[in-house]
Amino acid sequence: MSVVTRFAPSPTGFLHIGGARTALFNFLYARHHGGRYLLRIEDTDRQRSTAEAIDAILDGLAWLGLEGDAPPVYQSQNAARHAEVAERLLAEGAAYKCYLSAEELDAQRKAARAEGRPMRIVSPWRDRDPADAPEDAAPVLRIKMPQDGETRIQDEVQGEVTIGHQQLDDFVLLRGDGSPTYMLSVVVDDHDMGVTHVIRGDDHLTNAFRQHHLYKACGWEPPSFAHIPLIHGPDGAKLSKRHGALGVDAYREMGYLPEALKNYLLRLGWAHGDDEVISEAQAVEWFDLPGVGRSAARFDFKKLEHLNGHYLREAEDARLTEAVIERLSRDIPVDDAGRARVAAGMAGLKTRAHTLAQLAQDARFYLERPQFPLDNPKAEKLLQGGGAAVARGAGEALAELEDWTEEALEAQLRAFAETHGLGFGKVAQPLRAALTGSNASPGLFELMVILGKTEVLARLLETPEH
RNA sequence: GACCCCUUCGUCUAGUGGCCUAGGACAUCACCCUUUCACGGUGAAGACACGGGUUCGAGUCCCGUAGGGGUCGCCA
Repeated sequence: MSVVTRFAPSPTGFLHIGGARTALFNFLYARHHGGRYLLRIEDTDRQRSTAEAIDAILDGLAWLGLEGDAPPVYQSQNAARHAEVAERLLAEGAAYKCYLSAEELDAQRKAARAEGRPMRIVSPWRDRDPADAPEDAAPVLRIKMPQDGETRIQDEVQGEVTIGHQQLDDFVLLRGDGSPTYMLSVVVDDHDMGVTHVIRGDDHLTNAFRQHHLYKACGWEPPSFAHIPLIHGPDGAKLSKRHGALGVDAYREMGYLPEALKNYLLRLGWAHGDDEVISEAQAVEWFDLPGVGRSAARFDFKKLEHLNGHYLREAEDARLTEAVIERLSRDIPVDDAGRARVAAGMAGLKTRAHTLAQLAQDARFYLERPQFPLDNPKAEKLLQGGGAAVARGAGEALAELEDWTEEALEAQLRAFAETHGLGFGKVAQPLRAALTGSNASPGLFELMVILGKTEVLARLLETPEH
């Protein structure tokens, strides 16, 4: 039987980093086994689901290249089918109408907790004559779960997990208004979509037991389950808004490349020996469930950043130029000449940055002259104590230069340093500051060639006294 | 509270009873390269949570303790 996996987010917010990893694993597993990877939007909670969230999730997946092999299924559209299955269960005696009130439910839970028992609802309506039902109440439909014994599940990540049936209560299939609950919908949809492997966060582990019995009640074969550990924040606690539970769009905005984020997420909880930098093709070839770890992992921005730097260096200059111009043009005008400079300088720029945001910042000097006094205190300091004079002096020395090439520039500047009795660094750093407004930049001669003689002379000669 | 899961360097992890005086990566520190930064190179420091077993031999198997996480909705 061919593998079918699915990623099934509920559209109550953006696609967060844990969801992205779950999608990745489902995608990789399907690809590795030559199967299909599907998407399903779990929007059965009409109150909390929003169109914006759906767009955000789909956008996030598209950016990561994790779109499904078929258009997404919208769970809410299958409500009639879900109800039909529930009615069938009722007719077969595998489910019953329960008239317990909210107060009675609450009292049961309180009592269970007080007595140290599992918090399980026991409905008298399971065995009571439906004829006793109150007239005006809208009942929920509950499934009849086994009451004795235990259930064992062979989870592909967690291994063998067993739970006693005292833990499992008769959960609700259909609400008072006749709408299906999540528990019913997932099972019916997964079955209808032919899902063979359910790979999801391990916060769903206990649901697997409920769903297992629902499959059985329906007369269907349960899929195999794989519950992957959750991602924690840097402090080991649950991921919060503050440190990582951001939408993938936030990572995009911070300047991470999708391939870097995927590589990072892949290594979080999964390993293939000592391999760290893994291409998508290799990931497809190597990924499998036995390689997934069982413990939660903390999110580490430093490592993501390192990986991002790697992929930045590997990326095509044209792609990077495009991204940088897009960012820069948000607040400064970019003309064709400026764009050409950024493109020409990209090779020298990209080896130094770790995110697109940094890359854009580093490329800024190709588009606008430094504003004095400089924001960068280290650069400002380089121009003090004679630095500015060195820059102007070098500007004058360069005015004569005909051959505006890296070689000629270097020869001229080294000669300049020598005649002034200065180490080359004492000349290069003030020039760097005057030309780029920073103490760190691509190679001096390289950027001088790209900036062009006119611009270089202008910046050097106009360096104000410090 | 009940139940389930987890526990190797600061972090992500390799490790499936002897190959482990525990390997790699990020981060840290030092040095090298060098016009700066980044890259790269070399090296250093750094972990099997604890306690019992099983075994000729345990990071690897079993039990317990501690710590962490998850779940207990007419949410998903």
